Amino acid sequence: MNNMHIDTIDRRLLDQLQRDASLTNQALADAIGLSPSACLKRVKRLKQVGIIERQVALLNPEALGPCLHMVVEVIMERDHKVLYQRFEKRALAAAEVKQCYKVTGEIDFVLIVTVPDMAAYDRFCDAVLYADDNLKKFRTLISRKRSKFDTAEQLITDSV
Amino acid sequence: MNNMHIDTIDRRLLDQLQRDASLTNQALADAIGLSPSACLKRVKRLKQVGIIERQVALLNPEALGPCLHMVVEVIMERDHKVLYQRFEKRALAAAEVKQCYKVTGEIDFVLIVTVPDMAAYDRFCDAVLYADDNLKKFRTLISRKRSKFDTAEQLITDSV
DNA sequence: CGTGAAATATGTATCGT
DNA sequence: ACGATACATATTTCACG
Repeated sequence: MNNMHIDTIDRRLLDQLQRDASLTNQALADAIGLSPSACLKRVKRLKQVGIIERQVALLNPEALGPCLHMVVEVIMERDHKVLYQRFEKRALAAAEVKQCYKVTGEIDFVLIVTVPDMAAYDRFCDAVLYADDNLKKFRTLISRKRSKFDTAEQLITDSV
Repeated sequence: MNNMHIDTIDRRLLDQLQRDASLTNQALADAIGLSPSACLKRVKRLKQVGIIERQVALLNPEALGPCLHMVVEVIMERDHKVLYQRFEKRALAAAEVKQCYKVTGEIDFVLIVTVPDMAAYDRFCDAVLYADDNLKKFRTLISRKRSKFDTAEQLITDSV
């Protein structure tokens, strides 16, 4: 599913699509300077090989009601793989957890958690954090403002 | 740009679109149980009022080459608004910074940074972090694995 | 909100480079 | 191997009920 050529045209397509995927195939072809059929073939290929994972609508969180972002740092008690996996599984299953990073150093996991209010965060802590008896400590950094949220990956400008 | 009615049908549309925006309007209308024209009208309205911010393709970072995620915690020296803004501006302008949270407590900013390798991270530190003379300290948590990355917002199941 | 018809877009086959 | 053209199918979009 890997090992495929991505040329400059592919890069330009990907760059466009990860910024704005609402373009029609024709408009995209036009922007890149390709015929619609060639453009479509490339986009389909990029989807098929998994370089384009999916296409989503990004919503304005604040337009949907109150919304708090938390950065949660988690330290586990014992470094046992099974216990890590147990925690990770629970975290991943929680709808409030938007992102989960397994990190090196003193901290073991960093979670990005979204809740409507503090009461909901409290319930989340009970259900996910306090529920794990191998969790030693956690620290919550409350976001006053999420000033950047960019889903676009960096596309290397060119390669030989 | 706010203050509009979002009914159950809108919620179902949003829920669908933030999971998969590759559906045609017809397929979406079908899934929700609406006529294509009514469906299109709603989606257009949701875009216009800014609830749907944009539509993007999510790429598989690893299919595009090496990719490291870092969680960077930043502590500022002095709590001056102008100095905060100066740092924030530089951070937001950096392509490596994918997310920026201004948080409460000991830490002032949390950044989610993406780079292809350690050398690139080093350059990023020079260009953004060490470049700010009001930055007191920063700590880098290196992600061994990003095990969740979900862009979908929680849609309250129902409201009166 | 639904229907139906005109305007657009997509997807495939085929040819040319 | 890749892109262009053309044509058949499917979708979007709008006026109207």
